[in-house]
Amino acid sequence: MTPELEFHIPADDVPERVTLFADVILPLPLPKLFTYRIPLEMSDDVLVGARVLVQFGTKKVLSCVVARVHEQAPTDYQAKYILEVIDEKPVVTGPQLKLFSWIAEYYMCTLGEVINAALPAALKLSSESKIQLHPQFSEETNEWPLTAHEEKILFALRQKPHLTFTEAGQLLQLTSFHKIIKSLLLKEVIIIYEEIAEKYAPKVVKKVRLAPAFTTDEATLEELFNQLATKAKQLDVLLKYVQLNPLLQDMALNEHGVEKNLLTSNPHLSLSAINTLIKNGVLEQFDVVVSRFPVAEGRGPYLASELSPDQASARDEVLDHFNSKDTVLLHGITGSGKTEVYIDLIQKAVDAGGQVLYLLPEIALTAQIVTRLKRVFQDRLGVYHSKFSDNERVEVWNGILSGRFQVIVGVRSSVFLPFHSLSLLVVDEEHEPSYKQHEPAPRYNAREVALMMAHFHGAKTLLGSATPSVETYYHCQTGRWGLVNLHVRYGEAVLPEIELVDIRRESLRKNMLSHFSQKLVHDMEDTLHRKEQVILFQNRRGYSPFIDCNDCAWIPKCRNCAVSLSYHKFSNELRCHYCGYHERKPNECPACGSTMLKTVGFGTEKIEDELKLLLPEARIQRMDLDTTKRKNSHQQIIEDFEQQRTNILVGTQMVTKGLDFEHVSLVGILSADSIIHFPDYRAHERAYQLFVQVSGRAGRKGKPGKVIIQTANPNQTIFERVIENNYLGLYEQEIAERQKFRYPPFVRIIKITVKHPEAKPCEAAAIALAKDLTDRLGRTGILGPEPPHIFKIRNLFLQEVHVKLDRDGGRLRFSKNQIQEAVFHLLQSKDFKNLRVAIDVDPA
DNA sequence: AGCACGCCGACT
DNA sequence: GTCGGCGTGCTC
Repeated sequence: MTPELEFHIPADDVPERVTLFADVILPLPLPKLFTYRIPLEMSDDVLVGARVLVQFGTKKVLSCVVARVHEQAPTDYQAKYILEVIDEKPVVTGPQLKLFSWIAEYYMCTLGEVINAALPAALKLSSESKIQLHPQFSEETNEWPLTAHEEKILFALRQKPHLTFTEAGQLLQLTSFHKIIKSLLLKEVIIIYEEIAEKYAPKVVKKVRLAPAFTTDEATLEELFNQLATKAKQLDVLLKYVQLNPLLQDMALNEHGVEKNLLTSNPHLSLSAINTLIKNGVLEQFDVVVSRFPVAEGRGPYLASELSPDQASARDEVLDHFNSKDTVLLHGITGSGKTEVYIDLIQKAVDAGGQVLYLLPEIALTAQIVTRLKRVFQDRLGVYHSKFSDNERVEVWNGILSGRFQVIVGVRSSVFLPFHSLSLLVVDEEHEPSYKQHEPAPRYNAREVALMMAHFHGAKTLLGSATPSVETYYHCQTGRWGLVNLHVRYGEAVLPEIELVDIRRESLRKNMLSHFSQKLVHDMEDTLHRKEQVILFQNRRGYSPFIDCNDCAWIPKCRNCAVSLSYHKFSNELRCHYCGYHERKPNECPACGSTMLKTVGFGTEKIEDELKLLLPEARIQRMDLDTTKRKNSHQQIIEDFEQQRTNILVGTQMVTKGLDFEHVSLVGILSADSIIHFPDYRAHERAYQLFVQVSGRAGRKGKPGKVIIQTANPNQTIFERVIENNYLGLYEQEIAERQKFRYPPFVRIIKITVKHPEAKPCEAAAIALAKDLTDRLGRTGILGPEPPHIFKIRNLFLQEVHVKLDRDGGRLRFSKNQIQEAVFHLLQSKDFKNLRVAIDVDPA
């Protein structure tokens, strides 16, 4: 026996005492990972996907996510130690890390930016500098004279154990309080330390229960009641308590207690009696951490949805396609009941033990749809909405990690949630432009991210739309994705009748009442007489997009952006829709003093206003960004309309999605033209989608609906397509043009926006960039630079360079690298300072 | 993104 | 003469 063998100890039993290192993702726009040293005692605790605390730079302490653990000590710098392990278990899953890397690479941003967008704010910890009294400081021994400002800080620190820098700044009302802090530090009056505030706060409920001594047996309890026989008020409280919590049946129930609220808010009980009972130790108070998404009481059996024969066969076709394809498009007209098909498929996935993500555009995620899903999936359903508080987000996040939520219905950002075993993704309204995030990075499209998630999880994706995007339909046509049609309206509902009104002709005939054709007004009156409802769509908020002076043609412009200011009558303000700048509407023209300032064009607010005059009996509600800012206002407006407390709903895009109103029989599109002539290669596709979506609001549940489209030019093929419900016609035309003029899906577009506070350098930088890109990638496919339609936003001039890349061929990675290098060089260049560059892959 | 180090105008 | 402006560059 050789000594080696004799003394051999299996490696599993005694871990090697090698120093481990962790590459971490900091939530910052930095292009690389940072390597920290793992203290030996933490060797077993630092897990990939968990958060750790590190010092970054000279003082800041931040939480970051571990991406990799390894043994390679960095050679060219000294790694700092990880300070603390925050999570015992990963908060970011393996598939998520893969996905985040893909997003960073595909959308040309940093992993830090992805993590930053992905994690709820409460999971991102960072330290704040605070000051407190120096432990050795005392007034007597202090030998330094203090200034008035310094005394002020000292005084504050005697009231409060510590101050944040901001608090100190506010206290002194000085912009430069730093020097005072410095001086106090030098005089050893204070010390500075970094504190990391816990941001997530669990929801705590105050409860009360009987002190355990009284609940040993029924006799003890009875004795207590006897003792309190003369204290009527206290007895009332106890009787209520045992009524709410039936101890007499089971003493063990006492431990759970009842919510203190249930007693204190009861008008028949005396608050002081409750407090006396607590004070005397009869009742004890305790805190319980509860979920912000309480489990529904009495969870019943799952409610199976009933599919119509058409829906059932669509479902079967989808499943059939899934045998050979990962992605299927369900092309179903409005009202065909796509949701039922989704629910059925989600149900199947859930029964098989998989997780499901159901994506919806923001405005389509309404209480209507959540209620419907809750009925089926009950407490296994999690909702992820942008109006959720950060604490709620953390609970959804953790609920997925823990397995509590199996189905998530959510908006764009729910693609970042920590799924570990997705088996199905549903992207409803897949054509929706709002799936694309514009600002800030990562400028991702949730539909594309969903497809990649499916890839990493080995899951299937179901896309759904009544008006699929041209790209998606193309992939179905080439056979890459499956296509299932559902073109029968569910129930007796029939497609609405669509009528065009030529507003130019009507105007000549003096048949227009401001922005309303007589036809539209008559039909609205009819509809209201029949006790039915109207939806009016106008794709512009505010009262008018601008005002102008009748005498000198002066138009108020935003001081920060290259746009005219919109007039908002309610607040009597001129507002910029791009930067938020606003001012009072002047009564006279600042240029010539004329009082003849008139509004030009019209938005939802003006429509609402004029409607009040035209139909004084009608109850009108407006739904746009301005009326839905408060958390529940959106819901309230929908509810009022649903309950027929309002008759006419005037709104922007918001009125077009996901709302089923039973009594709407007339839909009016006030001006179709601005939508059709939008300067974008997708304008026709978008216009078609919008018209079909709006029209879909009319005539559900057996009532034939009517749609009136007002236009200055009714002889456009797009209207024919809408009226005939001819999606294929639109698709054929669009795809041919996309091929001819090299647009997606035949090429990929990357938009590079150069921003600079001055016009000239902005242009010069953009020209330099375009030149560099041409040198690197060749002449074809580099377009611009040219200023965008709105060439200045928030005091930054803009120039755009578009790069078109062939979709086939493996040059994508190479081209992106070249772009990244070109941009990097531009930003390094000494010729251009104050430059900012934004890269947008697949711009919407 | 912070934050520190580094070079030019208005103040004790 | 200093204080302090914010322009550049680094952070494991």
